[in-house]
Amino acid sequence: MLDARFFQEDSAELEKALQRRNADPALIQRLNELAKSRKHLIQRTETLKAQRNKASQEIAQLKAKAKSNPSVATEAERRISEMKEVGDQIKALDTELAQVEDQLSYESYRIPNIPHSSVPDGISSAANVEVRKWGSSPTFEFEPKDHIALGERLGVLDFERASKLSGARFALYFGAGAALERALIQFMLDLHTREHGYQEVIPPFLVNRDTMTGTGQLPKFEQDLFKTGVEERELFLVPTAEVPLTNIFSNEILEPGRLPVYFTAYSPCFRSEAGSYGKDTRGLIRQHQFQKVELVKFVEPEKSYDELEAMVKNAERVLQLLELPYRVMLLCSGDMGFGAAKTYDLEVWLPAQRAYREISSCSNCEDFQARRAKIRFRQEAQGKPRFAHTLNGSGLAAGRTFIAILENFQDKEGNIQIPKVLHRYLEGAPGFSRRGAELWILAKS
RNA sequence: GGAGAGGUGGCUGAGUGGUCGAAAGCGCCGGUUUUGAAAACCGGUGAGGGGGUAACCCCUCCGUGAGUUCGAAUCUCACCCUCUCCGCCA
Repeated sequence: MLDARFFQEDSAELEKALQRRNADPALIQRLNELAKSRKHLIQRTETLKAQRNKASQEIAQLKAKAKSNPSVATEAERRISEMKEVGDQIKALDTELAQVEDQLSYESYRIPNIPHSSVPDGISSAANVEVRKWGSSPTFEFEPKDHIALGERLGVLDFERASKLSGARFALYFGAGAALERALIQFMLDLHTREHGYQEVIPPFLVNRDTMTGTGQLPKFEQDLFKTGVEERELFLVPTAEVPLTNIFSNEILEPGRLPVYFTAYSPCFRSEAGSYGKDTRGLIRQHQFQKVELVKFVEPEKSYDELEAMVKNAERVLQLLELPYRVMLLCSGDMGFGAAKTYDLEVWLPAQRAYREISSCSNCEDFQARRAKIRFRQEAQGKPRFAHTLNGSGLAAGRTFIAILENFQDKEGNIQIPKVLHRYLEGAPGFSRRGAELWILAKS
């Protein structure tokens, strides 16, 4: 959510910003009118309320005196009937005001965040800018297989049986596959907690409507979420651990010295994404459920862009230690997520696709989420509360990391070599074989 | 799942229709005193919104939402949450 002042005053700036985000600039006109109407109604209703409060006190005094003086009692009755009129007016105005505020919040909750000045203009991923590249894509003396062929041959992935259980876009991991995914998660959590200063959290994976609204998934993207249960108890499955983590401090004012706070959490992520059918229909790339390790930061506004750079480095470190080639992309204004002011994507090299594919997305949301979720802090003990800046990033998506390992480290027979940093997690596990200093998942010959 | 109790300011806790944004205590901040600290004493100490150049003024908020009333922390209804006991379970 944006500051209400934005669409009350300098709407030209906002209109420009919204065009950069592919949003409808006509919204601004409407918001402007609603904001004016709100202000007007507040002024009228508050004048009447002040009048009523004053009269209530006077009536109380009159009632106290009325016992000894009957004429005062008549006066009190007269004032009460007078105030009845005022009360009706207040009620009518308050009803109107509530409607205007409902509309105002309905509309303003649907406006995306404004891009930071360093974000390039553009309407699609074509306008994203490559910032840097790490590692070199491996050369193969054979045609590299994709992770589906590799995974099924090794017996570690099964999409057909998964669809029997849950339908399309779900996966079963077996044996060494399940162990590898789990090892990746543990490796990532260990790295972030031991070397990057994040505190590990296990959050709820089901959250309420307020929580989803706080981070920006609602009200606009309800169709992308899975929802549980019947109407009386509405809960949503988290599409990312960003949601519960960021909302940890909702409706709180953090004491001076508390910031920065770094959290990391593993969670399964559940995404309905009704609009995405037709893309990546096969394999692990796009699933209704996937595993991810998330990074979230709460920081002072002045530091949030430095913190974003640091967070990207934290995510990159995972890929570097796994020896997976990747590049860092700065997203253009039209390709960013709803709440982001600036986003870097990490894209890992997938040999079978001969393409870089997103494996992490790190964003500075500035005060967009903080404003919605009311996440504030005090700089000094006596200071005014300020909105914190929130950041989130994948560190990393485990499923896609799994794909990258299969595809990048395959040999001609479809065996998979395991990166060194994972050996300590997988040494001796069923399905893994030693070859000298190397560790492999071997295809049955 | 069954039965009961309760949600008030940073914390403890009073308040059951009328100057109650809320007693008291603790905590915190400032001051007096002190060589310094503690103690003691004095004063201050929530958030959001509206108006004003400003000093400052006004409105709202006692779990959330609706209702009754001239007037609600206080009465009514619904919901959420917490605690205790029983049952069940990892």
